[in-house]
Amino acid sequence: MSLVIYNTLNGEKERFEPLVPNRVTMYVCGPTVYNLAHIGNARPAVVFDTLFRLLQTHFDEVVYARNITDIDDKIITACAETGRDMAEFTEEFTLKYRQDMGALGVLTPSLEPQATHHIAEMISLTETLIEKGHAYESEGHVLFAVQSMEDYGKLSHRSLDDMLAGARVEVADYKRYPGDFVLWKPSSDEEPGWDSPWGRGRPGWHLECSAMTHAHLGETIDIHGGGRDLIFPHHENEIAQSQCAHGTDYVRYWMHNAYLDIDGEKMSKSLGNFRMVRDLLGQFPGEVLRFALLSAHYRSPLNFSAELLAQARSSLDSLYTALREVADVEVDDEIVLADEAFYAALNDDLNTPLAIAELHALAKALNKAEPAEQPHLKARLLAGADLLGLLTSEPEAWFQQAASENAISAEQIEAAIAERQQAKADKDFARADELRDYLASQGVVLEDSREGTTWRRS
RNA sequence: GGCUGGAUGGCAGAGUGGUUAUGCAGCGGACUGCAACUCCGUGUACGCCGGUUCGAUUCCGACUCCAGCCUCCA
Repeated sequence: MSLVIYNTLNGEKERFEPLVPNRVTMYVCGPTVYNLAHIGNARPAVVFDTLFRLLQTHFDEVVYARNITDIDDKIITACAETGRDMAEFTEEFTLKYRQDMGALGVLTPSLEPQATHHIAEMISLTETLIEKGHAYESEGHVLFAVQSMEDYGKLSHRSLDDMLAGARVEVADYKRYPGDFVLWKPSSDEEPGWDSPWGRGRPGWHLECSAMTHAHLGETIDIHGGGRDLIFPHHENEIAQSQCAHGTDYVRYWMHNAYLDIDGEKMSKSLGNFRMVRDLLGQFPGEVLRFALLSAHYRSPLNFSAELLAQARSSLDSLYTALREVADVEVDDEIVLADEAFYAALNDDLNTPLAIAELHALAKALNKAEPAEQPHLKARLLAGADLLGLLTSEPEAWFQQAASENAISAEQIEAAIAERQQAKADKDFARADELRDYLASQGVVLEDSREGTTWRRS
């Protein structure tokens, strides 16, 4: 089965074939580490993590780089305001980013290059662009001359005229042409900087990705991903830098995820509705957040709301319920790959909502299955879920995880259940119901079966 | 204004030129001491107006509305 990917470059789904057989290179724009990750930052991380997992089922070698932007004006501003050391500051948020993504089941990428470790490559790239006539120095800045590039704008489908027509910012006077963008800019004595042929300064935002991609993955990479908003100018400018410097195609497949809204509104500072992953993790298991993020196709907008999370939780509960029933069943070792319909869904441009529907179909089949079929179905369900990074807990642990620290303890629950069993045996159903209602008020749901009573937190 | 992409049942969200998406919620039934879980059943959804067609939610065109981008925001 082949993988099909929607390529932003031409707006079409294309069959994916790596440039080098059996070896895939993928680069995704990671975080600028000046704050905690919000749920919007988590979407590309989860989406491309899922793609990373899928690619590994197709190809022997998948090199996935997700960068850390640890030099940026927002970082400089934050450090100036708080008086903190930049290296220490960015390290803290890099660490917290990794922790948050880990809690969402995001695998560690093959590489996590940091911008500040690649300053030399960035300077070298800039020199090359000047030599080839694509960049010029002006008042301590080095700028990329977009007019020097034939097909500038090909990713965002706009011409230079289009861009200028819509320009709504003052044009800096050191630019020869309004559309030119900064490769290197000067730093004041208070600002962090590195010595360069153009004086002490720091790189422009777009430069780092081109430099790090080249350093780690080569001149032409297979897949480059990120949020839609990065198409212009960031990715457009990456193309300009890399293509003009190396004379080769930069990226073969461009992939962009859509934004998510919060309760129907854009997440923005003015609305004050930023939802930090770290805060959400205090209220929901990471898997619920991941499920919610995967419940819509990555190219569709997703409305992130309390109801979405509640539905994600309920859906996961039903999948885990199916697994709990067969907790003692040994899986069929011969099943290493997911169900065909499930796999087909993922291979069609990462159709995760359809894949999740197949998961539900497998769970339903498992609920109805004869014992002889259970090992097979359980294996297929788990194999599929694994590709999505879901159903990673033991079912019993999933249902018993406490939402908060002051929740009723497992021991107290077990004691109440034991007392209820006795009451039931004595036909004292009033007392039995009283105990069940009490547990319900503590967020604990009881489920009686022939084998006894199990419980879960709701 | 320019460039992209959307508009599907109470909610979320796939997909298709004619036949069930799926999940959550709801309703009816089986099961249960009663529930919960599970299973079975249950919804005349495809923005608006034209066109093509035997037939369009699905193709084409106009319209309305929504979102993103237009120099550093995932």
